[in-house]
Amino acid sequence: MADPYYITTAIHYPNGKPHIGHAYETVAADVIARFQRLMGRDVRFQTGTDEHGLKMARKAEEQGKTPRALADEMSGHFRDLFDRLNISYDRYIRTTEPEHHTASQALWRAMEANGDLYLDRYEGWYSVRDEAFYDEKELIVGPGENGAEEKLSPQGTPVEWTVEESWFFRLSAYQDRLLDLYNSQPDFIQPGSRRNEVMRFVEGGLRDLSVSRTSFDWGVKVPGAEDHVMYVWVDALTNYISGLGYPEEGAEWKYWPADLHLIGKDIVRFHTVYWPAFLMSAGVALPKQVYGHGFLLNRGQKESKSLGNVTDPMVLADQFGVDALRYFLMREIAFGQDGSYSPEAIVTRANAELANSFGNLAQRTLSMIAKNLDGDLGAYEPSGDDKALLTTVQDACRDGLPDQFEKLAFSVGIDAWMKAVYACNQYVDEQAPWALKKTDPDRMRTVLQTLFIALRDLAIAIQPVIPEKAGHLLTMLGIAESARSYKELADEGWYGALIATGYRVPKPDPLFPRLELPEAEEAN
RNA sequence: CGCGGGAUGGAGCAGUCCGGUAGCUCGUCAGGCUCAUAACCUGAAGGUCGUUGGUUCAAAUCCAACUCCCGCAACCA
Repeated sequence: MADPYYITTAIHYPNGKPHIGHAYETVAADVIARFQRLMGRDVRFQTGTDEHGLKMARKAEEQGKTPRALADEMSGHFRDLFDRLNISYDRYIRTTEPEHHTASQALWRAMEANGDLYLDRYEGWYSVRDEAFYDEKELIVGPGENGAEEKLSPQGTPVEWTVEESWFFRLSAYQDRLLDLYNSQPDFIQPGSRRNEVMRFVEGGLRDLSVSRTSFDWGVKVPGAEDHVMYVWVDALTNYISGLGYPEEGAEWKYWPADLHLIGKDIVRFHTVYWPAFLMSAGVALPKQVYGHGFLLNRGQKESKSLGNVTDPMVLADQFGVDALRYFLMREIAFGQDGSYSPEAIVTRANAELANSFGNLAQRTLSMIAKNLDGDLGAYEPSGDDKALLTTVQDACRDGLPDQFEKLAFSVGIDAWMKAVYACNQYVDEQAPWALKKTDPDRMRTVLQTLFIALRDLAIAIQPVIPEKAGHLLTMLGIAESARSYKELADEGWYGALIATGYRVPKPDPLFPRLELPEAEEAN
């Protein structure tokens, strides 16, 4: 049986519609999931929505809805987006599912049984916006919302003195074990800059964590203390195992521990401090890696409603096409770092690389085959130049791209692939099959065959990033859906088998039509 | 002393961990080709890698100090 591979995104908080950042993270996770499937792994890919918490309850109240109705509506927007973006999730989890509540309570009981939960009173300055308590000494004084001087959180949000009964998790007891974890598994937190941040935080000492609330009831009830609901992060993090059927160790439990939690850089602490501590306490194995990716900036600025520069990813997909958008996101930005995007950047990148270089390579090759060979390829007897090109292409497709994707260095991997595309266009020019047509038709045939073979490898390799277009090209090339995995790249016999079937290459249609900048963007 | 990210040819970036002819895309200029999606290929111009000092035979890369820019209320990956 294939080796299991479990990848998750963060579950998204649906108190607003999805934005470009949600699309970015989920596309990246999908590329990884598709990549691992092509590598032969038995992949489980989970995403979903995190629907509890005070902010959801408040938002629903504002809109005169029940939290449940708001959650249903918003979660639907996320799901629609992911379906539109061709996200190949195996499980779309919602924390409002009864099974998730059961799982969260089971994890809670396991932590309680281990002696890590205790009831106490919490008194302190609480910021509703931050959903966090602060020490007196952390507070700053500044102009509040009505302009008067008042106590504010370090983030400048209003605070109120709150006394609340709360359950606490004995996080302080886990400091040494967490540091041991980071030291013994240097890859647990990636990239390295995030790891340093977390280690410094943990080395500074950990305080017990307040893990329940009594001030509202939109959440998972604490077992045995029904007037408490769990702190949203306790329940949210549990999604990664509740989606596999925890606490039952059924058929899907083979996927745990997760190979990768892909998350944004802002929530690294929750995933690398709290989550492993909860799991240690409950006696559940730890995930293998947490990767905190960077943020997408709109022309270098963070997107925000107040700046009015929020982009609906659905609109981008409609304007530029899903595959062009996916390609841009993975190609333009060094994964792990922040990156910038704009309509011009998407159009430029997609036109230069997908339309002009790759798409046009396929178009010129296949139309010459259709026109000059009547689509009939014939047996292949390559010369030195041909073999050299194929070696270049194979190196990129078998090693260059996969090696980098394995390290989540998507832009570097795509760059290696792109170099092979350039090599093919260069080869076309040098060989000039249109001239050979008159002088040496046999040689022309060999050149076109070589390009055909190269196209097949290029299309297989790039599938994770542009699944729809790569699939369409492979279909034009006559490659069966069952013969598109990465291991097929090493199969030397496929070409002979294909021509034995008498396959004829059809007259092609352009894979990536050139994109135009939408009118609205040209105006500014 | 709050935290973090960044400063590399006109623009956007990689390279910095593990020092050794400064690389990519776009843009500009010149040439080639005409199969192909006004696409493709070749060549050229253009950078003292933020500043200063240090280590070294050698620094974009290591060390120290400094300057400037950007995030860190809310929505929010």
